[in-house]
Amino acid sequence: MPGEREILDSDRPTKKAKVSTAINGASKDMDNPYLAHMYAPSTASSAGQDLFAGLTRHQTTTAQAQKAEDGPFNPFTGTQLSKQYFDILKKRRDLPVHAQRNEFLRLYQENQILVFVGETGSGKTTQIPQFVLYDENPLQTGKKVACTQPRRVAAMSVAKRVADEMDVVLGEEVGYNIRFENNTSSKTVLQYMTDGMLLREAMNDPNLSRYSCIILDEAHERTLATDILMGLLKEVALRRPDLKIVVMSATLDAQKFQRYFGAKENDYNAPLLAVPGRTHPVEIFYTPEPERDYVEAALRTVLQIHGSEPEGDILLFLTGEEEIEEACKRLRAEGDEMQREYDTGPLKVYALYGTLPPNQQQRIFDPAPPPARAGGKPGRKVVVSTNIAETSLTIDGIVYVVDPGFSKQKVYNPRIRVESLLVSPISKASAQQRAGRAGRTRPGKCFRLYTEDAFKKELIDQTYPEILRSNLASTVLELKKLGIDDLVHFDFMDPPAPETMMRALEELNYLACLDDEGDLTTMGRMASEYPLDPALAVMLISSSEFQCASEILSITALLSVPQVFVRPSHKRKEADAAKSQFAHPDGDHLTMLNVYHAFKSLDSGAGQRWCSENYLSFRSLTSADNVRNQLRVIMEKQEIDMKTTDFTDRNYYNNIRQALCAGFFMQVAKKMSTGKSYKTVKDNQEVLLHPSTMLGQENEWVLYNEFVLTTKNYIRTVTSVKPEWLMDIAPNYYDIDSFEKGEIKTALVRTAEKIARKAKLDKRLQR
DNA sequence: TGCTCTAGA
Repeated sequence: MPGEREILDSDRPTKKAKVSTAINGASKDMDNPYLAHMYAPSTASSAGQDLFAGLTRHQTTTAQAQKAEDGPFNPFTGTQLSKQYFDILKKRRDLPVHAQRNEFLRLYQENQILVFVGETGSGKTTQIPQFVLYDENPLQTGKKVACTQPRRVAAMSVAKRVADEMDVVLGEEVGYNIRFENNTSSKTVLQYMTDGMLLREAMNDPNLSRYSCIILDEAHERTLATDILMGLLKEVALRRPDLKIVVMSATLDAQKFQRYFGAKENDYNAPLLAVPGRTHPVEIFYTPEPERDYVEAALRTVLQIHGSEPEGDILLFLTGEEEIEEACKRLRAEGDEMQREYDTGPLKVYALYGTLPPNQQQRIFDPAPPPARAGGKPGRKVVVSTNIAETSLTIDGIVYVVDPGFSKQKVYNPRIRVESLLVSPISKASAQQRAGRAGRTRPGKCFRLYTEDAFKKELIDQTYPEILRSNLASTVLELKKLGIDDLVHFDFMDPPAPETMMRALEELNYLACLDDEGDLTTMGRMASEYPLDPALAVMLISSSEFQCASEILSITALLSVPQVFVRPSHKRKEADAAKSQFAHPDGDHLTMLNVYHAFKSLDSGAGQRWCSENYLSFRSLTSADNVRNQLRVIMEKQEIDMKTTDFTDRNYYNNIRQALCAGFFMQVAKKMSTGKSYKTVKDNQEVLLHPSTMLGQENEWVLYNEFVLTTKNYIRTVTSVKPEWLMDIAPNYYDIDSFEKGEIKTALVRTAEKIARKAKLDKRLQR
């Protein structure tokens, strides 16, 4: 009997004790609320239980669940259901997933882990969690159902929708939990959350004991957090047989999930349930020959569609902000010309990318323009977008998609420890996703600017999961905190390259987060509590030693948000002049700190205007403030001393620069004796100071925040430091014997001699 | 002399 087993296996000792007696002699446990569902449900006393129409946990049928849903009282609150509820209920019953509710319940009840595949429009994200809810009796078990999303907006908007569907107040029975905003309460039985948030939670509760079921949605996106959660959940499932897991994905590659969640030994695959979506057909066109210049070809295609295809909006995928703005400019000019010379309808062009302010992002939802004159041809809307329109944002009314087949993707090179962005061909899965965007409201067309042969033979099936394209320092730290000691044998769906793992372990060891045995140190435990890269976390924790915790806290927050300096292409000079007001001669970190201090000294309400006058991003600064508060709370919890050096003290800035070294001693470059170039220590990469820096060329040793790989190798956000600080703060890393022969080693040897001489002198003076 | 795809804690 599944009903008995899951309770027996529960990890709450009080319950366990009661249940064991229940098995032996049932009757005296009739009043145990946890066991109420095992006995005649009609005797259940509270209104909530009555309204579930006698549902038995993990034995519910569709008919029973529907009866409970049909009201007239809300089973979760006991209140009368509204008219809106019944209106929505009618529509919900028309969704494709509803037809398979019985099948879902059967598989859910018979298995611990289930893979669910549903295309867009199937209703999986809103309905499956509710199907689960009616089978989990959360009011009796006291355990919640969680559904994870890769993005915050999705978690928020889906929670809102489901709260409406269940006729409850958002934040009460149905809520969401994302960074900076926990909209749940003790009443919450269904919680939408970001995958990263659930991962954070697992670090403090490795058994995820608050949940009876975890639903991983959009698993095909393979975010870093989803990948780690999958590995983790496989282990938790063994420890907690009462925990149910549903992995939801778009159609592609469902078998991979089935195999992963099955058992290799006996060839067992996790069961799969597939539900068709509800989209319109999209006709695909390829170019007969490869295109030499994809931007050129894309613009031509858009204009051809505008000139010859029936009404309907166009979505064009390009790779980055600059490319998009340039394309928009040209489309606007050409569109006007076509209207004048060929009497086409008006063309309205919108750019769309992530760093665009939200109000401008919203404008893409404006309807297409009307005809220019009565009886004229209808107007058309063109949205030129990055990948953001592929998954994160859905624009209804798109009928034509133009897909050049490229996107900017993160790649990681473990050899030189550099993450960078590269324009790369997309995958087949991406191409399909892009095409699908044309069929949301009616049948559409997708123009692929590559040959059919290239699609079949050159595009990879799936975009490589993020875990294969990232520096894993913070992932490894998280795994260690999660209690995974043996990383080599951790069951990753796609194991990262051994070199990437080695690099991460090495980096964490230098940062004193892991000891030489690879075990978590106190520093590592503390660092893992911060939503930051390990280097930033270590810098923050060490800052109190240098009496500048408050300043380093500000700098850390500033480094965790998008660039605070704004530089519009037509006002570069003005923007640069504005920036120079804040310049600090010792570097960009201190320049950013000056900006932040100036921002914080403003009267409330003056920020927005001041920012635009000074070419600063109000959004970034506000969000830095938000991040700063979150980090400060963690520091206070760790009882880190926040006292700082007085601003008038001559060591004020030196202390800050030394604290920077405590986190970033591995990101240092030294000027070479010839030319303008610098060389990174140990990796020996030749680099240049990024032209945006406020730092002069004469600084011999510089610490950098970021390595930018473009036409040249640049280091960005740099501050000058002293070699004696580095040798003092990170003696292991700056062990002279570990350096290759060369200019850097020679300089370090000289520094060591200088330190020794000074020590001798000090000693003599003391005598 | 400048190049930030997207997302997350």
